[in-house]
Amino acid sequence: MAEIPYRFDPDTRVEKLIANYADLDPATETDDVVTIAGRLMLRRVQGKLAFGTLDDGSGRIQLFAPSKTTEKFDQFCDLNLGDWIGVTGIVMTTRRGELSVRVDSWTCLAEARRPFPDKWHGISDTDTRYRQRYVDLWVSPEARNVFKVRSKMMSLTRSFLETRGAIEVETPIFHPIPGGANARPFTTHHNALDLDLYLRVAPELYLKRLTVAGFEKVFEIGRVFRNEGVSTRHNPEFTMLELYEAYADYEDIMQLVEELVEYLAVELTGSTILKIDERELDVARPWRRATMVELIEEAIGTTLSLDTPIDELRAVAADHEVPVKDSYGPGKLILEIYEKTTESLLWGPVYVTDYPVEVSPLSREHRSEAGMTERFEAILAGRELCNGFSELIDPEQQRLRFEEQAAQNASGDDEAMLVDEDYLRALEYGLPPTGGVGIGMDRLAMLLTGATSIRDVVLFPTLRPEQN
RNA sequence: GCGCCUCUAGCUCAAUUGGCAGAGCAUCGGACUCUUAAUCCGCAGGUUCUGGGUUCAAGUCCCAGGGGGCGUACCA
Repeated sequence: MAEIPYRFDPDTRVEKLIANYADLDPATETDDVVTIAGRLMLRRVQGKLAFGTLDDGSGRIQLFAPSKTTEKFDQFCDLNLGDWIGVTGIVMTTRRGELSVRVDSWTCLAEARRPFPDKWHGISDTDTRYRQRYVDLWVSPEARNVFKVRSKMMSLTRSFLETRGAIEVETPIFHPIPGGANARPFTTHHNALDLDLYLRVAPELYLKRLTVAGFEKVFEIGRVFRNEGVSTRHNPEFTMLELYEAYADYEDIMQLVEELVEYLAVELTGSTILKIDERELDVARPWRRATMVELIEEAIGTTLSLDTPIDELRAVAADHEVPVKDSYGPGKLILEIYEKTTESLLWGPVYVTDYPVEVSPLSREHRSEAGMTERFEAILAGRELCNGFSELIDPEQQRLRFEEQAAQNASGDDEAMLVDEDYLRALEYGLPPTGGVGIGMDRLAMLLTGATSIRDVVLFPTLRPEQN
């Protein structure tokens, strides 16, 4: 094999050639010499004339290689599918009008030493697609496009928030006390400090410390880790956007989120109407807002409230085959009934509001509904996208909520939170009225790309190690 | 966790009732100056996921295990 150079200088991209030479007549040779580099995807050798298809990541273009003008013609014909090459030559069209680059000179940039997937079918085995993403991305432009959209989604989200005066921060991933969400954490250990640490399940409590510190609008986009099952909607590590805004309440945050999602949809797909599973989802503002008990009533025809006698709530749960525990209070019963009977029927977009205090340990009590909090979740395409609320700012109430959580944790609920004394100390210095939200960015990427599995929007999803 | 489905050549897939494991693409050799999933001729390519069992005979049937998918549960 020829020497592989240490660097190479392509001077254009395939997508540019396609755009710039769209109107070239058939059988035209321009005087424009270009250099491109990429991967050989197809090859058609016909004796003294060869054709190839080069993919440079921005698009595919035909290579036209006559033995008369192409240097190292025999070696060119011996290239394998998957080899990387750099090509210099004129831009032209064939007699049939196909835009091509004539291969005047070329350089091998990498050999593909492994056999490659079927050039027509690609890889259909999902296991191989996820384990060898480098192959998947190479052979299937659709997969590559998903991650380009995801990348743009992230940068547009950052600029959207920065334009509104928010600053991006990075808070610890190692937490001495897991908190900010009801989830089982991963554990690890720091040897020098001889300290057990938890990988964060949410950045929430650190971000609110920063609001105490005077950062009025902060956000973090980062990985969080939850030690739970995997599914088409769950990966053990996933990317969360959390945002906190001083002086705002949950209404303000709902407006911000729907604005963001509408903006991303228009920027990335050109429309507010997304296609998911053959169905349409119109994310145009404003989204419907409805309380949890209203939605339960729509779904099962029964009106519930925190004042409903607990025996009645248990009876409703039993009628709908909702599994309950004796320890559940009215709030938890209502949440369970909602999740089992109502949530799966929702398509959205809809903001489900007013969650019971009992199941919302970090949310501020509702200003007018006793026993409820000012909390919302958005349901889009039948999936939860985000969770936000007017933040609980009172340190004494927060201590009571933490203690309830800790009691549940002690009695075996390993998803319940613990008392975080430092967070309480921060609240004692004064947290102003604040609204906040956490958005599952992987699920947002799914909506924007129409992906039906989270693994299609995560480059290297968590899998069992391969057996050899 | 539980339930259902699935695993055959590098890739995509066949193989009737239990009866000699095959094709296309890719690779390798040959022909070919406008093809574009190029075409044509030829060679090679296999622990049918693994281990047991039934049978004269197992890719096929049974049991156990492994990988993967989907559903369910938990969550975002």
